[in-house]
Amino acid sequence: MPELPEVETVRAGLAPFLTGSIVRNITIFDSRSLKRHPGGPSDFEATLLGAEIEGVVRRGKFLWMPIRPNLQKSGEIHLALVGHLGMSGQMLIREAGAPEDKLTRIVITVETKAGEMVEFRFIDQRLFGSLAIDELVPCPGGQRAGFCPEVADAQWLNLIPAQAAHISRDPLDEHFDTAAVIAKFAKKQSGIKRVLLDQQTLSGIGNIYADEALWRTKLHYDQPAASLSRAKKAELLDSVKEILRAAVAEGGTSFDEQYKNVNGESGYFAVSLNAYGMTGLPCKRCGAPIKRDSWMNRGSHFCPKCQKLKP
DNA sequence: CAGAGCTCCTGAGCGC
DNA sequence: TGCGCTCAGGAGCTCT
Repeated sequence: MPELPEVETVRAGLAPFLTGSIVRNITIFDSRSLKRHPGGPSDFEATLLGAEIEGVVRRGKFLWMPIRPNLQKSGEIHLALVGHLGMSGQMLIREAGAPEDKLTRIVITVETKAGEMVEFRFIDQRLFGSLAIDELVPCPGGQRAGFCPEVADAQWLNLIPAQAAHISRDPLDEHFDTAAVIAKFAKKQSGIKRVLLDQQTLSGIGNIYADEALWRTKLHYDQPAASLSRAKKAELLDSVKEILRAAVAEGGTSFDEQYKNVNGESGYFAVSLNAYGMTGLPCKRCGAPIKRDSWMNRGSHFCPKCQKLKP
């Protein structure tokens, strides 16, 4: 799926259209994309229709949009439209009535703050992604729950959807606690790649950026996290931050047709990859051919010479 | 309770 | 042209 840089590219693309917009129409082509919405399609429509979207927030790979429903009941809890792209999700902004996109599962037509009618389209081949409406709950610490630079001050900035509340802060979060994550690494006997992919340890990293960060830090994917020196753990987190920042700046990685920004365009980070998808090509550091191991039902790309498993 | 493995699901691309 | 196989960037659940 889209990982942090791709989701952030989507978030930044959605925000200007959706912030302050009003939901005018909802079309559900495939209700399986609402599997994480407990009330089902009819409840989803009833809650969202006429609601104001207050902002677009991201933590890790989760996106949410706090909403003010049309029919606000007194004392009602604050709700948000929560989205996850899974492995193949896209969120596009199209002019109302634009030609349909393949595999569109849900279309939410909104009237923007500027009075323009646009369609927010949720597209998903494999149906691992989803949209849902969920309750917002207080974020521990009373700090901003996620990234939303467009909104300076709002009560919901410190709230997080219940279904995303277990997700740790991501490495680009202003409140990301590097020392705490290093301490978590020290307690993990699992291979470091598995730990990097665990969204409860730190969030936002998927298969591509895990492979890239491990290549940069010269670590084997199966090296137990706890076996790394403190300095190596810190170096790895530095690599992760640098790679994620660089990828955000490039608009994310488009490895195939699955990831697109809100205009349906590809990102440019793919040209910067050193390990992922480079199987058989020479390592840019030492020249040895990059290897791909089958690992956890997916691929792990690494340089067998630079990234050796240490005893 | 930490850790390993499985599973949900569909479509694109490739080789024969 | 068509069939069958392989592949895919996630995350939650279940069992040990």
